[in-house]
Amino acid sequence: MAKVLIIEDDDATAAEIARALNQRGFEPEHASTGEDGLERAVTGRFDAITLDRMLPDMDGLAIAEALKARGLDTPVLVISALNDVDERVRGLRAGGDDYLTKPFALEEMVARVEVLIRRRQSDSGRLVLRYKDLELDLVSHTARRAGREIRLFPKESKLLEFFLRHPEQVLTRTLIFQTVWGYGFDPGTNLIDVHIRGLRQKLEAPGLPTILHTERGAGYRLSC
Amino acid sequence: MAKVLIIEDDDATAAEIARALNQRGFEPEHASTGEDGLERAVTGRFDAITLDRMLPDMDGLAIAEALKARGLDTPVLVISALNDVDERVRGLRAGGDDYLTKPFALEEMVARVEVLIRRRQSDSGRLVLRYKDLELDLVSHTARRAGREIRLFPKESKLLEFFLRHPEQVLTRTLIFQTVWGYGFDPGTNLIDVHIRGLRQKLEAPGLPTILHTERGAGYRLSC
DNA sequence: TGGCAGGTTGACGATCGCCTGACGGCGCCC
DNA sequence: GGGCGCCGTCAGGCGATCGTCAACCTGCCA
Repeated sequence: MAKVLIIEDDDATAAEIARALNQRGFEPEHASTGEDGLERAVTGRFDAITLDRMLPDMDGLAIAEALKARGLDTPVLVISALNDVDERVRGLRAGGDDYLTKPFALEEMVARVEVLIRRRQSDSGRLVLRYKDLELDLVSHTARRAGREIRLFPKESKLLEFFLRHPEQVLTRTLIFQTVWGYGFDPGTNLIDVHIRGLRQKLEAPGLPTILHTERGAGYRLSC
Repeated sequence: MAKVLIIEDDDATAAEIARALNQRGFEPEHASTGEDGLERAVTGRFDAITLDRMLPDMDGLAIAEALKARGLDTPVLVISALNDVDERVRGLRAGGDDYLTKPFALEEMVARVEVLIRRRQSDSGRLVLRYKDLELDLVSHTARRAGREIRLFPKESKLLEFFLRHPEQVLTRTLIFQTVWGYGFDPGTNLIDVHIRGLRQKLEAPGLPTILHTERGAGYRLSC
């Protein structure tokens, strides 16, 4: 059952949204202030968020930005009374995944939430990830590079999975820790370094270009 | 550079869309029939597709459905003159990832395409600051000026970040020290000067205007 | 035109972040 | 209960990055 967080200060509107989502089988939850919403979005593992643009305590877009900045990729549907093209563009650029203007039809809102969730699930439901000459089978923990089959440990597989889902992007240690290990970064350990090394030893081979790059002071990056 | 397929029978509309996408750095390609569009979408490795709902040879939604049925997960922006809620819901349920109604503002169209691509690459954690032709990615410590990519040291990145957050403003050494180094100004050192020099060497290039200015006796300023 | 204050430059040593190899612990399977 | 596979920790080493210094340049003022 997919969980949806509704960040909306008007209780009547929130109740309507919640009811519509409920009818289509979602599990809605309501936060009535921006602060509460942000807090819960970070801790609560939601599948999607509907976000009112105008909140009494903070700007909705600031919430969207804060979420993206923390590496959360929960999709956000921004709901707003502001209907200018400029406003809509701003909303989307700020990190919103979709933008709907008030007044809106509940059914369209639900359809858009469904799209956001569908897209993410289809993305994460894939069992084989690919990048250039590298591929990874998430079930068997087997990678393949330039035709050669490579057996990975579960942790290595999870780590490589994260890189393959964010190719050509610098991933910070903090982010890696949160995603692969599930807790915050402990600067007193070199856990990540060691596992990176493991991966490198298995993935790199003479004649092939380096694929796991160190970005000194920033993190690691999968590319080329 | 991200490739976008435009499936649209009206050449004038297609040209407008293509131009707008081009301006934002996308690589648009145009298919003027449904059949051609489907064919190219399957073979062409696009990052996103804009799809006209009404095509002479087939229904746009049939294309969206066909794509999803074949396991293609290229995101689709459905563009249509039909503005009913029911139509919009149908468009989204059929496999569209977003729905835009004609007439539409080009800028909003581009913003929505950007969202679709951003989401798929899910480069969610990216934080980018911009000023004129200069931009800085705070995560990867990478700057870009006039298209050229520039790798920065962490300290350089932090310093440039400060300037980008206060553009066209004179920043005193004291202020810079407090923000970038986190402690009070030590007049016995020329630390800042040295790092400014580093930044200048990387950011300035023959033919481009100077962007980091010395304000003698006052500090430094980012402008023009 | 010479002195001075402030800014720029290049060189160099210190420091920090990252890599590496080895080791001990834990859980699972035989 | 012993062996093995996988994981996390640690200490040593190395090179990239940073901070310091001294010499040099530049613009302003007398």
